[in-house]
Amino acid sequence: MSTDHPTPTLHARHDHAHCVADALTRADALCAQRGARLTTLRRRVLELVWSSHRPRGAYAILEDLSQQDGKSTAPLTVYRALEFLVEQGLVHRIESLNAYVGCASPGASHSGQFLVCEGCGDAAEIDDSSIRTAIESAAIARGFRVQRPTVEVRGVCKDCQEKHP
Amino acid sequence: MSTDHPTPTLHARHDHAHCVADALTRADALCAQRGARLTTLRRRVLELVWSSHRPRGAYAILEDLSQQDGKSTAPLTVYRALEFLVEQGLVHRIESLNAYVGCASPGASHSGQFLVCEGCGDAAEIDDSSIRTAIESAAIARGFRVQRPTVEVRGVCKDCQEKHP
DNA sequence: GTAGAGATGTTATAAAATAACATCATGAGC
DNA sequence: GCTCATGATGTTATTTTATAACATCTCTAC
Ligand SMILES: [Zn+2]
Ligand SMILES: [Zn+2]
Ligand SMILES: [Zn+2]
Ligand SMILES: [Zn+2]
Repeated sequence: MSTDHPTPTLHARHDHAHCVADALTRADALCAQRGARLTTLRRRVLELVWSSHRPRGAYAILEDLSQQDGKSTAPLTVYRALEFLVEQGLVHRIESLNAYVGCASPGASHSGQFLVCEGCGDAAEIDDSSIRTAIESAAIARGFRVQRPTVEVRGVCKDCQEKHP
Repeated sequence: MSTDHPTPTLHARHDHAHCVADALTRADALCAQRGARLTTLRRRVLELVWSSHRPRGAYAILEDLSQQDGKSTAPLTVYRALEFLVEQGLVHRIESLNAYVGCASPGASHSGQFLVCEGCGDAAEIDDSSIRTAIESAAIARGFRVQRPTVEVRGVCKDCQEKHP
């Protein structure tokens, strides 16, 4: 029995509840420290983004939210919460998927580099200084001032390679 | 007098007609060589994508097309042409803009790296081996098999920096 | 408590992309 | 030339993603 995207396999079998709890705790701390308001709604959206390591679309989150509450929510509600979360660096938008994923290390410097698996759908965030440096150098060489580098690498993760050799 | 995105400034003042002619010639040659059918429609869409160095949205191209012909064209027509052009490596899709831009060196190896200027909107395609290598190494280190790296760097180009210092 | 700012609700609409099916054009083989 | 298979385009409808405009609520500072 298998579906297209079975279970998250970022690191095969891990305590994901811990990922979520940890993310929420750090978010609480960061926002408190910054005086940013992590409201109930925003916190809930953050939790839903973190429901797996697969980037989720705004409308998927919307559905979750509506389902949980019974009452239906408007898209804008979700988009606004996501906007806040992205601004605070708690969530990243994966441009090539029109989807959002929890940030692995909020607070730290962020260039946003992702390995996105075509098999399981997981997006692993990395922060590779060689990539950052290489991009910066290439830009400087052309007189280009970097503001926001986007790196999204499609491919197949280790686990998925082993499953389909 | 100035608009948001005045004229392409990829390399300030250049013979852009030459860029276009060149791109079309190379496209003709490549497709002939591959037995791919660069039909009138596809060729026209390619020309419209090349109308500047700014990535253009599918619907913008659609408008151009409809306007030129008088008769209105369906979105799908444009999307199908773009799909073909992307498959042939003649055009790149800029994920973070939902837009398309002509490829600077079709036929050659393609990792698709872009410096996208927030000022003039131009997207300069680069093919930097350090970036390619850094991504590949980072992926390998994690057992990840790279299929399609996406690099889209937002920032400000040289010309735009000089204009707004 | 009252104002003001920021957050959320509500309704409508825009922008981007695809699905399903019909028709047309092209080129290989006869 | 004609026929047929394949691929390209036309047509209509729909889905998915994102934003605009304006009303209401809520928290906080004073
Ligand atoms: Zn986890
Ligand atoms: Zn995988
Ligand atoms: Zn040019
Ligand atoms: Zn510029």
